[in-house]
Amino acid sequence: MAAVKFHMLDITYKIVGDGVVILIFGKTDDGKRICLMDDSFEPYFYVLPKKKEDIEKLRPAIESVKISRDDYNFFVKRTEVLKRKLNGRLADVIKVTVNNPKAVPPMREEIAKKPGVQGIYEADILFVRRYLIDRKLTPLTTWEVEGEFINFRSRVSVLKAAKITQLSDDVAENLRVLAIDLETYSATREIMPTENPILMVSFYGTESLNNSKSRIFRKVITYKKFNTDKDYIEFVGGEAELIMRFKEVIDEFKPDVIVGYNSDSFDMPYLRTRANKHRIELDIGLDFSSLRMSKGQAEHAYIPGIAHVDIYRFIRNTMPTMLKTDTLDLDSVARELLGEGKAEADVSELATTWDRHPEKLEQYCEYNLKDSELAFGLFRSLFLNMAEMVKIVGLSLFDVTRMTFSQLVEWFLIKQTPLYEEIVPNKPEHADVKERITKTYQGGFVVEPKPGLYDDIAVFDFRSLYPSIIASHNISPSTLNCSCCEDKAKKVPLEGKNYWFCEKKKGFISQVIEELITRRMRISEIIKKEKEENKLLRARSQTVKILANAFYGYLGFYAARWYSLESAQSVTAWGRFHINKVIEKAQKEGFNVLYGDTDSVFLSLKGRSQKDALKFVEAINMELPGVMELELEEFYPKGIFVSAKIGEAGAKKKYALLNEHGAIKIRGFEMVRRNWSPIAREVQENVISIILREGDVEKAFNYVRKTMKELEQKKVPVEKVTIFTQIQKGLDDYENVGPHVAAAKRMLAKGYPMVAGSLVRYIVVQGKGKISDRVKLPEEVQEGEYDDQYYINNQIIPSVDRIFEVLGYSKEALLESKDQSKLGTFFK
DNA sequence: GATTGGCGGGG
DNA sequence: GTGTACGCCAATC
Repeated sequence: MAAVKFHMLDITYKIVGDGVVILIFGKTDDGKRICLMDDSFEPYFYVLPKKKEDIEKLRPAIESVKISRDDYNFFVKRTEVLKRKLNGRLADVIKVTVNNPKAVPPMREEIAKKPGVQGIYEADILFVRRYLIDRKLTPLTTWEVEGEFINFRSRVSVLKAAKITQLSDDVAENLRVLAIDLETYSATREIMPTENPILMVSFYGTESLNNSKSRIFRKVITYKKFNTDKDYIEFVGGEAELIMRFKEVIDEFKPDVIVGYNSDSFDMPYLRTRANKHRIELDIGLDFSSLRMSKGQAEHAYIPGIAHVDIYRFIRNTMPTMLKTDTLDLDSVARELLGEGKAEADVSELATTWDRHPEKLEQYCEYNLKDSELAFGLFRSLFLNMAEMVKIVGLSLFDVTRMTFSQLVEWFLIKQTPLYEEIVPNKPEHADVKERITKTYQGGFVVEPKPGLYDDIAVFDFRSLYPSIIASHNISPSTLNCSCCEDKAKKVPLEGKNYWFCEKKKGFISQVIEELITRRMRISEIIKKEKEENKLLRARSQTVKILANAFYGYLGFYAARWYSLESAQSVTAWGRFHINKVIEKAQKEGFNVLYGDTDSVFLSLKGRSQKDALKFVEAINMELPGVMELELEEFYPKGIFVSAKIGEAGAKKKYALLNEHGAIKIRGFEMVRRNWSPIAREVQENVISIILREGDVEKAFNYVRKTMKELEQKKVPVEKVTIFTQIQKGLDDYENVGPHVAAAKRMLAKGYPMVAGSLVRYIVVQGKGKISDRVKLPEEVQEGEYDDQYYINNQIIPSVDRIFEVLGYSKEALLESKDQSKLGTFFK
């Protein structure tokens, strides 16, 4: 018998004969990669009978179900009767254990048809997740494993586990992490993996993540020869050889984690497409299986045995509100989190350089390597946060880094259910989702932004508002309007509704969130006591807080298993009650409340110091009950507020703030993106910058006026009015012919292949009729051949009109200003 | 006014 | 893989 300390990195399963084995890949405390094999876990689900008396009739009927499908024999191994809680009520349920995870969906259908069956539960809990939850095993942390090494096809030794126990909370220290990045041939902005080869691949990694002295591994593989003294550049014979070397490097480096930036939807699928083209198997999985692309709405690239982390996905899912940057491209994110951006190189010139000036390729190799280095850096700087999320939610690094907040909350709740003997509610039926999606309810309290340009703004955040409300008012689907407290319970301050929550028994959700809150309080206590900064505890505290904050949104999320409109309504009702108190106090203190939304308040300091603002927060916090806390987010020397929907109630936030370091934080202006013309993007960026950095509204106005005039005089180059859009499906599948579809049809007529993913470039030209009747391709237009009025009215004006509107210039003013003679009246 | 379709990241 | 992405916005119907 061997006994090892083990850290899990990935988990999967394999069908063996009529049964199933769990395969757990990871590494031992002394750095060896191994695989645990566990054949002692079986798939199961629950059947809820209509009547308790039906149970003994139902059991034999269920036990006799047998299904044969795709060479598999599916059968029921046994049934048991258990007591479980469903929506707060105790019920007798039948636990049905089957032989194969793939048996569950057909079994579910078959058994649901039987008379006496009320419902089937937990038949959609993925097998490996079920394993981790039931065995109380946490990925990445330290397990103790006893067993014997066996022969089993795998790149690493396989230990047949006789006993696995959770030993401690300590995360693996010595991870081998390898970041990768591709550069590909692309003469246009279009990305076409079937047409264009990979030109380079870079690697940046370490043999031990926590050891700063550990050797750094750097490599760029490419296949066009040029003179260089960079020893990390390796030349191969062509693309096929590049892919073969890619596989070898992975095999030799033996990474525990592979990192990329947007690698789920770019690098990995690109590699796979190119490998297919060369008939190369991308069998880098530790069980010798291939890179697997799973396709839902979002693609995931899964490598059995290795934790592939797409760091962009993690950031996008869990961090955008915490970041100052509004765009999540690698350069912006790395600048903010690592303090350095991408290397200098014009990637749109790579294809030309490759074809005509290979001697200049070295800078592209440096650029390529830098991208890997940044992805690696982001992984290193966020690993604590990811690991904490893994520890709380209890699923693999791969899963956790790809989940949205609603999914994280849901799986966190699912993990708690065995402790409370709760049954996991089913996902809503399609019809329920459709109905729920239409339901709206009153949200947070909003003080309409007072549009304008302001100096010295202090922003306060009420971050723990909703979690503390859920805990202290016992808000849960199961405690809503209980029969035991109807007369005595405190009523939710919500006009027209008579809601209350049980004051005798804790609800599942409120109890779970209360434990999260107290856990965070304990962590905060320790942090306060310790003199030195404890990064681990800070990450833990932050992660708990983020998760707790997501509970409210989850309760009102249409696809949630524990959806409860009434609960969500009650949370916001109590929230409005509390924020109103803060606003009243701020006004009493003499601050100018510029804007408030749900859990945040923007105060203008004019005439008062930052110290006064800090004192104000302190005073508020003294009076707040329990865990509730108001925090200072940041001071901003300058900011502009725009109401997105002028005159309407519930205006959405739209503002740009300049912080003390000169960085601009923009919220709500993100509409000007790819499918807008470059000229519109450029104008919006420059206008915001001139107004905030130079404080010169007139200059910004003149700049826009000048640009519109240039448009009218046809001086703007065609590429700046060319709109890029991607075709998402076959042209015949479009019901509506939008401008991009019209352009695509023109391209098709000219013999360009137009499939899902094809990029369309078009220019709107003058003429009559719908916009889609007036699109032309870049090759069809002369310089200056564009509809200046379209670009002025549909591109330039919408990108800046709100900004000018709040500064006293109406849309009409912008338009009229084209007439020189009237200009004088706008500047007094 | 309601519905449809594209966007993000990546070269 | 016992599978669930999301929220915003313009153009068209």
